[in-house]
Order: sequence, then structure tokens, then C-alpha cells
Amino acid sequence: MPDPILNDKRWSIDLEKKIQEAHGENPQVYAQRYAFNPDSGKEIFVIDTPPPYPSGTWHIGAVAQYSMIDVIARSQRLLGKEVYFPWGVDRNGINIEFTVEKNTKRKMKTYDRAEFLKLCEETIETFTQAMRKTARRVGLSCDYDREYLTDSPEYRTVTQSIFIELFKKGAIVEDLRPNIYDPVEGTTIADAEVERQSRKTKLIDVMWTCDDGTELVISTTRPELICACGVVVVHPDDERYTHLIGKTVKLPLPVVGRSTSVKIQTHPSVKSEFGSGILMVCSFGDQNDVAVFRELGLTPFQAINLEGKMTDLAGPFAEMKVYEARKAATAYLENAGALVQVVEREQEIPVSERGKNPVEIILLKEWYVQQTDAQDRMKEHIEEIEFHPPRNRQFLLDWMDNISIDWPISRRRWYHTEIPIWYSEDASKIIVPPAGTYVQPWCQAPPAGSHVLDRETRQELGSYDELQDSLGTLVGEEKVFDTWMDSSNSNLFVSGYLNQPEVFEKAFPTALRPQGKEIVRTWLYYTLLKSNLLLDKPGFKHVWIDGLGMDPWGRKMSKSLGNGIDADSVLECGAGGRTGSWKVRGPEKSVSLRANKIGSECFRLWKACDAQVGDDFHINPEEIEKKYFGVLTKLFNVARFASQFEVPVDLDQSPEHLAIEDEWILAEFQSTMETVSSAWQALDIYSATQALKTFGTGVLPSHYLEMVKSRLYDGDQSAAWTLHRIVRDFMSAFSPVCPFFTHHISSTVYGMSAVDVDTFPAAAHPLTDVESPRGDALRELSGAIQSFNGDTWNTKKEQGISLNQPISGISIPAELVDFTAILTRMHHLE
RNA sequence: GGGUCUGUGGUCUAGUGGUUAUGACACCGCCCUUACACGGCGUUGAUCGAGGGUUCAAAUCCCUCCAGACCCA
Repeated sequence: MPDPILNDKRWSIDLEKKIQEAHGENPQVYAQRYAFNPDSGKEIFVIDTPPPYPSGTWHIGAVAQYSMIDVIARSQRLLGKEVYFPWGVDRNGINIEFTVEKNTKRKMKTYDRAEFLKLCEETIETFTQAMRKTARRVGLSCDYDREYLTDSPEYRTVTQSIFIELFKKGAIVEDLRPNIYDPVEGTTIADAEVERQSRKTKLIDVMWTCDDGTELVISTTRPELICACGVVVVHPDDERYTHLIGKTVKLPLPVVGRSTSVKIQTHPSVKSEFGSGILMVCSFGDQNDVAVFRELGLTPFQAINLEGKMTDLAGPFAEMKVYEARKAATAYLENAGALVQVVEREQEIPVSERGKNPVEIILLKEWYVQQTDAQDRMKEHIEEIEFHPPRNRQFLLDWMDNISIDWPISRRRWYHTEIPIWYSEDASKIIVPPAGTYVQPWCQAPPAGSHVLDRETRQELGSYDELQDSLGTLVGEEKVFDTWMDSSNSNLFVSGYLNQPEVFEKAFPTALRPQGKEIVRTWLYYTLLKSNLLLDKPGFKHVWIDGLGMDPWGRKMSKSLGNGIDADSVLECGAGGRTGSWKVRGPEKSVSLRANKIGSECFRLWKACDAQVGDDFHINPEEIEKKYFGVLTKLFNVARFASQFEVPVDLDQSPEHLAIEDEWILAEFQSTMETVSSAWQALDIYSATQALKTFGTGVLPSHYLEMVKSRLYDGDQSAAWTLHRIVRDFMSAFSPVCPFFTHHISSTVYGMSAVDVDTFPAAAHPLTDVESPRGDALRELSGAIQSFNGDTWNTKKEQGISLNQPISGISIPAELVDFTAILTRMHHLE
């Protein structure tokens, strides 16, 4: 074998890392390839990359998802689009506050606010570093120079400005409403942040007595809330209790500052089979209580305060924590002889997603984004968006159907974007900063250029500079925004809203939102809500919703299960000859998984080939290597084989005469390329990659290469042209999936990098165009060619003849008569 | 408890009314053949989660059930 230009024996992780490092070495070259240039004149394609939240380790499933977003970014560049693939990091939020609290063993509110913010920022920066490294390692072709951090003044400015705009439009309201509240962390949370946990609770039956002496039994798990009871209800159809309706019943516990009895009414939400079938409605035991209070027009009581303690309303139990008050109330009832029975039962109780604390519903003055009346219009917009896969649109619509209350957006935390408001001394006016200024009202005065607005009517009253003296002593808002207020601007931010109006004009609706299906109800929903309220437009053209990465047995990976797999361990598996091994807790026992080499290219190829978008995928490193490393080896060797033959000067112009087998393989290749091209256009990674894999590891090496080997060794120019043309174009079409692999081969052999190709390769030969009848006729022979080869190989095997020895008695089928010469030569037919 | 989705050889996967049900990995057998043994060729192996129904015809449509995932109450 003459020296191939590709001199590495095979693809390796060390080679991959070497290429990767060289790839990122020169910032100018990198920017030329991957930076966003809105003035290029090409069609703009902005991807609203999910900004990852740095928490120390990056989940392998998330990294797999990001690598597929990169495949989309690269494939769109290949199709000639001007792609903006942003790199953002989401750094606001309660998680980092928890981390700092845990690291320093000190609660946030014991710190000086500024000092605590500094600790958060430093800690999250170290996590961010690790994440940047992994992002590059898996080959994400982001515009890293424009990195945005959601906790930066630039980003927070956008969040604050949009808030002010929405406030002026009337889409944001301030109100005293029942809110879900985490008393341990001391903050309001949204519906979407509540989860359920199973806990043992005591269901107690309490005897209540009516004014006329009639006795009734009510079952409850929350006796401490009796002080907040507004009404007792029974089901209208429950004949057992018809006699109670309209009576007045005395509260079985002492209360302060309210009437000591309530009415008995009917309500259809009562579950007659639960407990005694009589329900006390308290402000607020659960969401149903909230609904009943609203429906019956009752005035809610404030039974629990912001510290999670009972208020004066609870009489003897005031100042006790909720849990203590429950015990004390139970004891009180027992002493009073009102305790009928106590049953221990398993109950699903609502807890906060982040702190896992039982949440309470409390009346609080908070800021809200109005969403209940926006649903219909949003659904119209959603109709215009193309979903990948289409069925995942349903996740969003289902969630929207369940929305019944506005979105509370204020939080009593610190490491978040501040609500940009000051209040006048008499609280009737508010001061907001000018657009484009980041403010921290808890420690700053309003900047020059601020505006004064009426708190109720939102009327602009004048400039702060002029009115300053009439406002008295200002109070800066101490509350901050829910982090989804930041995240839900990501599409606006990356599309140039506020900062680059002329780009925004062309780039919005944002071309693509890729994300996981677990955050449809939060990130996707809130983003669409914002785009709707602010611009009355759909936020995106395409929404691409992928499934979740699971462990090898289909379970969610989690720390508590011990079934997690670290992303870096997979990407670095095989580097420097180090193999990978993972101890993963299986359904029954610990299982040891081993692999010799994976790396980013194999990992990406696996994800691209192994699961359709939207399906959950099982991550098993052993399987990734076994199924896909061989594909890389094969493709590498095809290219290496080709590289021993001189590359024709003009690969774009086909030679005068091509042999029929050259035309045949070009026709086959062209049909593969058509499939690939339309799949890339449809954001269908799976089909594109499958088609390339099938061609590149199947018919090309097994049949075409075997056929033309001897011609190539004889220096046949047509065969060399055909092979090189195919390998070159193949690498371009495949570059979105394996950018470093294809870059290496194409730049070594053809002196141009596959990742720089920005026009999808055209048909190599007019006769083989998919539209041409000649191409069709040739492709129809593919089956016959492959079976003839297979049969001949088999016959040789049966007769014990080695493949390079002559064989007699084989006849070529009539339809392959044009291939007689080449088949005879290939199989040494006599 | 409800909703949505998923359920195809040992493993993963294609297939939305008519195919001898696709391919990969694994298994087994044969083969060093002027790229590749980290390879090639070939053989086993699936009553398409279970049960009912619609239809001339069902992996595919409908119903019930079971299992898993996500979400919700």
C-alpha cells in the first residue's frame, strides 16, 4: 500500500483531543467559523440555547442534548444559514444560595446581603468554569466570545426593562392574594415549583357542636387551621347531612379577633367518601380552599405568618410553629373531649421543589404576571409554531389547560434579579429606572433619568429628577424576581431585543427553541407568555423537545439512586490509554460497566443515531462504544484507503468518461444525500445520520470499493475521482454529527475543512441526479448487485475458495450485463 | 386518582392498515481478502407488552388491562 495521506492507523481519543485543541487554538479562525455575523447577508437562524445552570456536575443526559443542539447548529450552517448558537449560563436562583449556605453552614438571612451575593457569585463562577470546559470538549460550536450570564448587569437589565414595559402595559399587577409559600426558605414560590412527597400524617376526627346542640364529626389533618375556618361544607347530594345545612357551628378551638362560629353550606367539591364527608374550609389548607373562599366570597383569615408561625388568630397557639401548633391543638381537643379518633395515614403533601419543605398557602402582597386571560391568544400563536416531534405540543397545551391563577413573580430571596422599583414615602407612587439600566433598589437610590409612575393607574407622572423633592423618603423594593422571569427572556435577549434592534427585526420570532421535555411547563411556557404579552407574537418558529437521559434500565438518573454517570468520564474515556469504568446501581445490584474508548465524536454519533427526538434514551457507555466506535473506525478507514490515491485536481468537474459502476455508486450516493439534505432541513438528526451511516459503512465500502480496488491500483482516474468526490462530500454532510473527525479527514486529504462548507454538496454528476431516469435505472440495480456479490462470496466460502482466488461456473444475471467486466474482475470469475 | 407519551428478537432500534417486520450490537459458524480482525461474510433468534374488537387484511385503528417515563391533583 502506498503511503496514505491520512497516516494515523485509526481514529483514537488522543487524536480527537489533539484535533480539538488545535480547533480552538486560534480565536480568529474559531470566530470565522462559528461566530454570529448578522451582516453576512445569509438567512439568520438564532438558536435559543438553554442556558445551563452550573451546579458542580453536568448531567450526561443534558450534555447529550446539548450535543444534538450543536448538530442542529452545524447542519444549519451547512445549509447556508447564518447561525447564532449562543453560549449562556443561567446563574440566578435559589440553588446557588443553598450551595453557599451548605458550604458555610450558615443561613442566608444571617449574612449581610452584599457579602452573601459576593459569595454566591464566586461559587457559581467556579462551577461555570467546569461547564465551559465540558461544553468545548463535547464540541459545542457556540459563540463563546459573546457568552452571556443571567446574573450579569447586561442580562438583568433586560429582565428589569421588560418588567417595566409589561407593568406599563398593564400585564403586571400587584395584589394581596393567596400564595404558595415556603416558610423555611422564607419565599413565595410558583405552582410549577411545587412537588409532592409522601409522608405519614395523622388524620384526626374532631367533634364540632352546632348552636342548637347538634353534633357532627369533621376529619382533618390540619387542626391548627381551625382558627382560619371560614365555612363548613357538605356535598349537596349527601343525604346524611341535609339536616345540617344552614346551621351555625361553633369552632372547637379558641380563637382571637374573629367570630367563634361558622355557617354550614354545600359545595360540590366535597368528597363524601373522605373521612366523615364533612369538610372545614380554612384559609388556606390547599388550593381547593382557595377556590371555595373565592367562590363563596369569604374574607380569608391570616393564620400563618411569614416565619411559618401561627398568628394571634390562633389564640393559645399563637407564635407556635405550624407543626407544634398542630400537636398542641390535637392535645387541646383531646382534653376537651372533642377528639373522636386518630388514624395514621400516608398522604401526599405539597413541598417546595428546591427546599423540600412543606409549603403553606399564605396571603401576601406580591407582584404577578397576568396569564389567565392570555391563554387563548397564546394558543393561536402556538398553532404557528412547528414542534419536533409534533406530539410534544400536547405537553404544553395540557399544562396551559390547568392554569387557573396568575404567575407570582416576586421572591424574598437575594441572588436573583432585583425588582427595579422604589416606593414614595406615602406608597402611592413608584419610581422605575430608565430602560437599559441595571438597578439594585435595596442598596441604591434611583439613577438619573428614572421615572415616577402612579402605583395604581400606572400613569407616567414625570421625571424623577423633577419630582424628587415631593416624594419623601423612598423605600427600595427588597424583593427579587423568580428566576423564570430571567430565563423567559432568553429568546428575546439572544435575538437582539433592546440591544440590537436591527438584528431583532430579522431574527424574531427566534428560529429555534431546543429543550428537554421536563421544562415545558416552565421555560417554554413562560417564554411564550412573555413573547405574547410583550409583542403579541409566537416566540419561535421551531420548538425541538427532546426526551430525557435515563440510566441503562430506563430510570431517571439521580444522586439518591446512585445510578448517575458523569459526562466527563464518558468524553475522556480512552484518552491517554485510560479506560472507563462505571459502578452503577442497577435494579437489583451494583453493575460494573466498562469501555475502552468513547470520546465526543462517538458519543455524539450514538445520540444522533440511537434515539429519535422526543424519546427518552438509555445511557450505557458500554453500548455506546460497542455499537458506534466501529462506525468511526470504518469510515476512517474508507477515507484512509482513499487517501492513498492521488486526489484529482478538479473534484468539482466530473471526468469525461465514468465507468458504469462509478455512475451507479454516484447515483446511490446522490439519493443518500437527498435524504440527508431534507432531513437536515427538517431538523431530523436521526434520519440524516442513519442514511449517512448506512451508506458509508455499507454499500460504499462493501460493494463499490471491492469492485473498483483493482482499477484504483491501476491508476484509473475515473474511479479515483468518484471515490474522492464521494468521500469529500460525505464528510461535509456528516460534519454536523462528528465535526472533529470530518474536519481532520477533509483538511488532511482535501485541504479544506468540512466544517467550513456552507452549501450542501450538489449532485456530483448530472446523469446521477435524483431527477434523472438514468439515476433511477442504476439505483434499481443496487439490490441485484448486492445479492450477486453476496451469493458469489457465499459460493466461494462453501467451496472453500479464498476470496482472491478464481472461481468458475458463476454466471452474471442478465440485468447486470453492463457490469460483466467489473464483476468478472472483482470476483476473478472464470 | 387523572392526563400525556412509550412498550417490536438477549439488548437497542426502523416501521401509522397489505413487507418473507428494518437495521445495529451481542451470540454462533467460517474467513488474514494488496484500507480496516477495533475487520469481512454468513447463520440462529420476535406469535411486534397482555386480552378483546373493527377490517377481506392489524405491529399499525378502537377498547380494556399491565409495565415504564414525564406532568398534574
